[in-house]
Amino acid sequence: MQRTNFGEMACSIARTLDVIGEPWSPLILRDVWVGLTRFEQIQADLGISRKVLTERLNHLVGQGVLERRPYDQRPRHEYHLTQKGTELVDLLMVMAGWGDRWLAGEAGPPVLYRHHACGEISGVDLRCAHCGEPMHAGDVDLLPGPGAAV
Amino acid sequence: MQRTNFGEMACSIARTLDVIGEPWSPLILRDVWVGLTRFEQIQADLGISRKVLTERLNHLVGQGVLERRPYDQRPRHEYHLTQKGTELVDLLMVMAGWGDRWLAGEAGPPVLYRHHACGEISGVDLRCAHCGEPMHAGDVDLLPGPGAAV
DNA sequence: TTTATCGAGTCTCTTAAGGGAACTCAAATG
DNA sequence: CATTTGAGTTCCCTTAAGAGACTCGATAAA
Repeated sequence: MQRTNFGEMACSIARTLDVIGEPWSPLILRDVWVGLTRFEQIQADLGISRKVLTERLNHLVGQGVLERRPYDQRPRHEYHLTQKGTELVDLLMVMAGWGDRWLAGEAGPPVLYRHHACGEISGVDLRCAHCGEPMHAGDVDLLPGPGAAV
Repeated sequence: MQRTNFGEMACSIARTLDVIGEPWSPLILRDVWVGLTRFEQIQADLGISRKVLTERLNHLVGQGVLERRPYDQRPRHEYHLTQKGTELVDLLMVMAGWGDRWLAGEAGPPVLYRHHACGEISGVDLRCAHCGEPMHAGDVDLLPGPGAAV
């Protein structure tokens, strides 16, 4: 469990970790992304403690990453990705790609992604938003930005 | 703190989280990536407990993401990214991009990335490895792969 | 009207990990 | 021989995770 708050750091990675860095959270987002939107569904799929799931869902809603939508006439709701949350799925796709490459073993990837645009089974590649060329660790220089710590 | 092991799940996201899902780990990788390679440097930069840092570093070395390289004639070493670890930096860059977009506030991004190939300050975009078009949450269908659970 | 059902939490207790800070180790330096 | 140094290790306390029983409120069934 993490008791230190990263949100104060002048670092977007740390701030992002404050939103999604708790280990269950990415898996909760994955479940919502694939259509498991109700508390019991997520709880059953992940085998997570009900108390912890409640806490994580409250946190993700509080961060604006998930939203509650009522269904049924009883006080019941489902959880859905907001725009903010949908953009976090990029992270899940990169995790999946790295996991497929380094951790899948002989069995191969558990999930395949078919890209709508080309109809092919494919994975994500990180490209420069400006020129479209590959953009990985060794392709960039880091510079202080306007939001850097002083 | 996490007591459940995700490595058993037939899911590359869960397996990746078993490697890097503990909240301090991405920040440790970030520090090593930017050149803070020694125990004391990382400890001072992150303000992390020495015990926890030791545990995390051992875990990351055990997972083949970091490696120890001796320096000095004393029994001292630095931590460096392996190829496996270098490819994990993709994750940090996507986290940074999302954090810049949603969490930087008026101050703006704390760190800028200058892409070597085009010389511009830019960010990463997720593109299909096959056709090069954008590939985000809404652009893919998920299918069971060879490594899917039965 | 009363009872039962249901999904989504809440509560209690136990166990495990995080965090602080002092301490230890081993190899060099003075 | 004593000191310094960087990298852990140990101890103790606090906090959170996890298990599972329980509660709640609104509907459905009897």
